[in-house]
Amino acid sequence: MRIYNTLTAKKEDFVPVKPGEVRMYSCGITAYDHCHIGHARSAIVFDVMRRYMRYKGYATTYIRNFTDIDDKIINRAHQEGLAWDAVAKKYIDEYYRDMDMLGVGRADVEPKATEYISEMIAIIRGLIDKGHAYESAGSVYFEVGTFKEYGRLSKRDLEDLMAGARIEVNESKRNPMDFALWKASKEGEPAWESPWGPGRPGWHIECSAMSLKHLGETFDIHGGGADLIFPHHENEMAQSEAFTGKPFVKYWVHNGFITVDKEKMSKSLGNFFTIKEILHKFDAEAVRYFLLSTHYRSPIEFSDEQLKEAEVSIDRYYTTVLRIRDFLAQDQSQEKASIDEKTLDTILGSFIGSFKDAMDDDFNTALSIGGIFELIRILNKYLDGRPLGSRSVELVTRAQNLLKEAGDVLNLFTRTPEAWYASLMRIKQVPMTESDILAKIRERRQARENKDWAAADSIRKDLDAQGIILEDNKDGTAWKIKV
RNA sequence: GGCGACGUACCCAAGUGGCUAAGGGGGAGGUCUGCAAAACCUUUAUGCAGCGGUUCAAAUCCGCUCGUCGCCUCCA
Repeated sequence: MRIYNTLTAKKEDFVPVKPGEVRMYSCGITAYDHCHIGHARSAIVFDVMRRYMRYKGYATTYIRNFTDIDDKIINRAHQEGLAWDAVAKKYIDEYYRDMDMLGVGRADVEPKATEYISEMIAIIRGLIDKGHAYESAGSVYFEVGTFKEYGRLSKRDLEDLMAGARIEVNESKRNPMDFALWKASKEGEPAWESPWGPGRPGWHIECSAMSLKHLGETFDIHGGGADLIFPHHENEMAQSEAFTGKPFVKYWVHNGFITVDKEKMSKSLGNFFTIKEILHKFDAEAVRYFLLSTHYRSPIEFSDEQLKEAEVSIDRYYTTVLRIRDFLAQDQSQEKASIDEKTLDTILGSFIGSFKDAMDDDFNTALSIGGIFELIRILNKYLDGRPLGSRSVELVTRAQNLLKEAGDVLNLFTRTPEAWYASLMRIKQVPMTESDILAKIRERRQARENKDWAAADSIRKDLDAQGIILEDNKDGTAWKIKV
């Protein structure tokens, strides 16, 4: 298995610190606003990595934190007229609502910064003792000049950083690049007691404290969005390694951005879409599919057209699921071979190997999805040959199981076709109930039996205008939602 | 200014030295169908931004040029 490591800027063979175990940490959200689709990408990407590690048989421990105290939360609390912790709770609840919809599983531990104040203080104290940090006016700063590796992760030279520093002048820092481990609180701000007086933790220290507690001094994978490389992860690495004297993380993994009109989606540009807005227009599985249909490190251009294509693809999948089900429900007492048995048998034999090859190569979900649709095409072709009997049942059942195995890792295609169509019906706001539709189908069947094609076609056309598509087959007429 | 990434068909997108350049969408033609839809088949890149170079062999490695974007400030 190979993983691209930001630290070395190369794909490397994955060798866990402890054989058979994977310990991973990803930076979650700062709980001060609704999540946008970029947060969804990060969450989904790491969710799939975790699922795949489990699938590969690793004992996997996955930590994803919440930053529940921070300047932005305090500001938001003022705006909304709420207590800071009420703001954090509100947006953490919203986060879970969004992520549950998107099929993102819970991490094994989901620590909140404010629950680890004493651990953070212990690390800060240790950094002062080792000469890597200093107290100034009630705050404590990490002195980047004392850590010779500073800049290694983000490939930056400390001199260049200082030269181009756009950071506001802060008299209490020895060097403009020094960053806060502990911030003195102003009057009226939330504060915790510390050896340096009342204050609150700096942003970076929480991840060091929580990962150290739950994953130990050195762990396997640390991830987040590419915008966290600098300064967040650079600082995290500096303070953690300065404190423990050991390597902090073996593989740093970062996902690419979502763009709108080629520009990074971000709060400051205001070109972002919240998850809720998008789920109002598109099915959650389509959103997940869309995000996994491009490699996690590449940028993805967000657009309604792309989401629509994702819906069409998923619809193709569930249409095939229905075909499989209809096939298996047939009387199979006669044996009839399909023309393309050999092709199907061959791909059934290679499918899981190809799936693993794709995922082993830096979690290439786009390629693995390609493999799924290749199998779908060959299976459809096989079913077009109208096979019957035990041999064909065996082959089709195998295909069904393999598709499920791959889909479970991606957490895609796990619903029933009925659930898919019900969701589409809701999202497309189809103004008819299922019984309305079935009544129309009965009416049309009568017309067809009378060979009144004009009447039959008129009913079909009316339904189409409502977003319902009819498909006549041997056993009757099926309906589905137009995507 | 410093550092980095990307540029593959009409669109999205995989492929980072060697079988005929995955997969999806769209277009065209066909099979099936009362007609459709779905499904399937054929077709849509002798070529991977451009120009050089390395190599028996390059989309893939190197150099330059052009273009797009990101990080250097909170940011997934």
